[in-house]
Order: sequence, then C-alpha cells, then structure tokens
Amino acid sequence: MSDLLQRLRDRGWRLTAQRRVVAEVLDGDHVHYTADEVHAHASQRLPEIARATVYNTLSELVSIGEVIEVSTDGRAKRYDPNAQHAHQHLVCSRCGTIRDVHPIGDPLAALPEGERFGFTVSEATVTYRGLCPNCLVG
Amino acid sequence: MSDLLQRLRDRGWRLTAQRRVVAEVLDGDHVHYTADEVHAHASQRLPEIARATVYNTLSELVSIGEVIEVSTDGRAKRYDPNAQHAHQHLVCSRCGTIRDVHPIGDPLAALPEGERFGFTVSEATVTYRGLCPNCLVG
DNA sequence: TCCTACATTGGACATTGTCCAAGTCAAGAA
DNA sequence: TTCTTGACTTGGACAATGTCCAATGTAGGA
Repeated sequence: MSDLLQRLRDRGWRLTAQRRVVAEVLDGDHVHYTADEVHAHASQRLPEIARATVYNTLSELVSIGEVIEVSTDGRAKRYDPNAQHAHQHLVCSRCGTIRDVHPIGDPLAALPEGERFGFTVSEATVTYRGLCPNCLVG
Repeated sequence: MSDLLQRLRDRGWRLTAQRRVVAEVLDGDHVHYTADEVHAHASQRLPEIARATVYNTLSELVSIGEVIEVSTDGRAKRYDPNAQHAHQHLVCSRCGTIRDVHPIGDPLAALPEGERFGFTVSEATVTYRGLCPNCLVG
C-alpha cells in the first residue's frame, strides 16, 4: 500500500476502490491534472467511477493537505500531489505546461509590514510565466 | 473625457455608450470586479447592455493592457484597472477582499537560472493570502 | 454474517464564459 | 446635414467546469 493510502487509512478514511484509483492517478512527480483528466485516467482502471466522486475525493485530499489546488489560468483547477515540499509554478503562456520550481528565499518576506493593511498574512503563491523550450522553437 | 476614454479614442475605438459605461464602472482605485459585477453596475446606467458586450469590452481592455485580469480563487476572473503601476494582490481567505500591494524587489529575480528549465520567463505574479482585519475579529 | 454510517452514483442544476447571425449605430464622406 | 458602411451590440444557444441531492451500494466493525 502506498504511503498516501496508509495516511488516508490512518485518518479513518474508508478505502474504497474509487479512492484508491484516484490516489493512484495522482501518484508521481510533476503531475498537474485537472479534475476531468483525473476522471479520465481513473475511468481507465474503474470504468464506472462518477465525476462527482472524483470531485469529492479531490476536495477531501485538498482539505487534508495531501494535494494542492493550483489555478494558473482561470480555467479548470489543477491538482498537484507534491504537497510535501513547498514550491511554486512555472507556466508556459502558450501551451500551458507546468513545472514545479523552487525560488530563492521566502516570498512572504518581500511584503513589508506597511503593505499588510492589518491582514494576518500566512501564505504567498508565485506563478512564473514565459515560453517553454518547445514553444520557443515553434 | 476621462484619460482612459481618450486613450481608447486614440487607438481608433468607436466610443459607444456601452464602452463608456464599462470604462466608467472600472474607474477608481482598488476596483476588482468580476465580469458579472461590471455588468450589474453597468446595467444601472444603461439597462439593456448585454453580457456579451461586457465580456467583449473587458477582453479588449485586457488585450491592450489597460486592465489586468486577476484570478485569485479559481472562480470568476476579476478585472483590475490599476494597470499603470506594477503590483501584486493580497486576498482575504475568508471573505475574498482584495488589496493591491507592493512587495520589495523583483519577484522574477528569485528564480535562479537552474530553475528555469529552458523557459524564457517574462512575468511573475504573487498572491498573498491571509485574514483581513474584519475577518480576524469575526 | 449482518448492520449501518459513510461513500458512490447519475443526473439536474449553477456559474462563468464563448460564439454567432441579425440588427444597430458612430463617425467619416459628401 | 444626411448618407454609408463596417464595426459594434444584442440575445440566446452552447460549452466548460463545478455543486448538489435522493437513491443505492458497501467497507469495516460488532
């Protein structure tokens, strides 16, 4: 059993076939699928899995911090299983390819007290945009 | 005539009543309306303005750089008329309030060459999240 | 094995955005 | 001023993404 499935079981999750399949689809590096893509991959292993189940499972994984929700383009949200290590995203403006990247320093530190307007600021997400090597050539 | 309307005229835009109204709605600081909110405000001045016209006009304003498109939450995009001065956004995780903020330094500089993977990186957008003063008290 | 609380299903519905054919009108020409 | 024309607007259909719910199924403990 994968680490993720073990952690889910430890949290008291019922390990249904559907949840296993969603977890398997999200397993790996540099995975940034949309909910529909997760559903498509999951359907290959478990043909009758419902869209609603995929949405439910993804929301649960996000709320317990196992998966990060990324919205880079105002279109469908993407789901990033690399929640263990802080990182940011580099997105190709042309084809939409996403890479995980690790900038230097803490982005939060760049926001001075005078620019916080009484907010308790807890998080900073950075999206870098540009053209990927493939799109540069094309 | 506002500066914005003058700039649009200089670009050869036909200054229709609809475009004037959309430009007026977007006039001001700290405006971050969704397209539907722009449509609602515009409808108060020009009751029969169509949704499609608002979407068209907003897209055009974005493509000529007069307005910036902001998607902070994967829900509806918001439109920020403060395109003249580079800035980032601070968002309340509870109520969704948005403030323009000015972090120190260039966020692009924090991404080392070794983390660019052959991309030509041209832009970095930062979203800070936390609780606003109102939501802290509540 | 049986129970039951929790999970899944499928379809209706909501939100946000895009597209298009037909009608309208801003602004330059005469 | 009036005319003309191509750009603009309209309204509604459609697309993409996401949410909700009542009925049904089932994992895991007793």
